[in-house]
Amino acid sequence: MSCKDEPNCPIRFALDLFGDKWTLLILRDVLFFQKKYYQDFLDSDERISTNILANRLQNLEAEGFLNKDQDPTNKKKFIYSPTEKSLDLLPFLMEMVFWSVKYDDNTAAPPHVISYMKRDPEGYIRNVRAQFKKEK
Amino acid sequence: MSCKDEPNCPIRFALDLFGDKWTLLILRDVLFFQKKYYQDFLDSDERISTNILANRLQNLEAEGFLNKDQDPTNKKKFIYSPTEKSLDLLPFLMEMVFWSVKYDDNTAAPPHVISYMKRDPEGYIRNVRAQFKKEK
DNA sequence: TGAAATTACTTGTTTTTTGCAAGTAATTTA
DNA sequence: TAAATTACTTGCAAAAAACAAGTAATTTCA
Repeated sequence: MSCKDEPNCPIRFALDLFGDKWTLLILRDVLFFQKKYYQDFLDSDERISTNILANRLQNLEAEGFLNKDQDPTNKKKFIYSPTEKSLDLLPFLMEMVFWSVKYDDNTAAPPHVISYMKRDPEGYIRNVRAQFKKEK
Repeated sequence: MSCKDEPNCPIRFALDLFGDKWTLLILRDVLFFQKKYYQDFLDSDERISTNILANRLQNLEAEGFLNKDQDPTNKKKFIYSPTEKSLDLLPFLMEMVFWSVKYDDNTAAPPHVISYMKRDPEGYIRNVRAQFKKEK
């Protein structure tokens, strides 16, 4: 067609990539809870359906949020790990957490983690990133 | 029922409130584009359906994100304005914007606004808040 | 070694949510 | 006072999600 690529509103751009019910929960599991395997994601409290999970993992890989590598110790398992693109979501996810902690009187977020995140956000991020460096 | 209120994961808590396709776009319109009227939201580029808009506005009011007041100059118009709860989403939304600007080569975000947000995030937020103070 | 279990999915089918097209009732404007 | 505006509601079709099974390739264990 014509070369008419309308510029994107940044909020909309982000929502198009992870603004559905499940995608951000998967990224949360990868970034905050070190989940790696298909079964790990299925076991999350939110009980995602297996077909939806398969679809979201495919999208996340296709959009460059996740790497998918064969587990060296088991030929039928795959390790999902975050790319730079999803690690860069950490500041955004942390602000989301701060907001929720403020407005949810029944939050599950451990206070010491929250105060660490607030006191030294860059240190917290460096720490998360370090975990994924090691595995490479 | 029983008193078993499971504590909430903060990411999930937030997603339950505004993790659908439309809610955050409405809040964006309120917070960044000063939209106030039903028709303003309908006119957004994303073309939300009128029934979905009505539903989301109701939810947002019910959950304490928006105030709904009659327009003093027109009995059939209502002014939607952000509460503290949605103004507090600004840091989170700004991080979302920063991420999108980094990963979208065709972003519509004006560079001078982005650099202002980055240089002086608190000043930017104070500025947005001031707009809504005046109207009270 | 071979049967059972595990793992990462796929394939239907039902249910829920969304999108679209109209319609309505209370103003307000001309 | 008739036409237009405004903020919705209603009904139906289409899309997406949830649920229940099934499958094929390992891997584990007796």
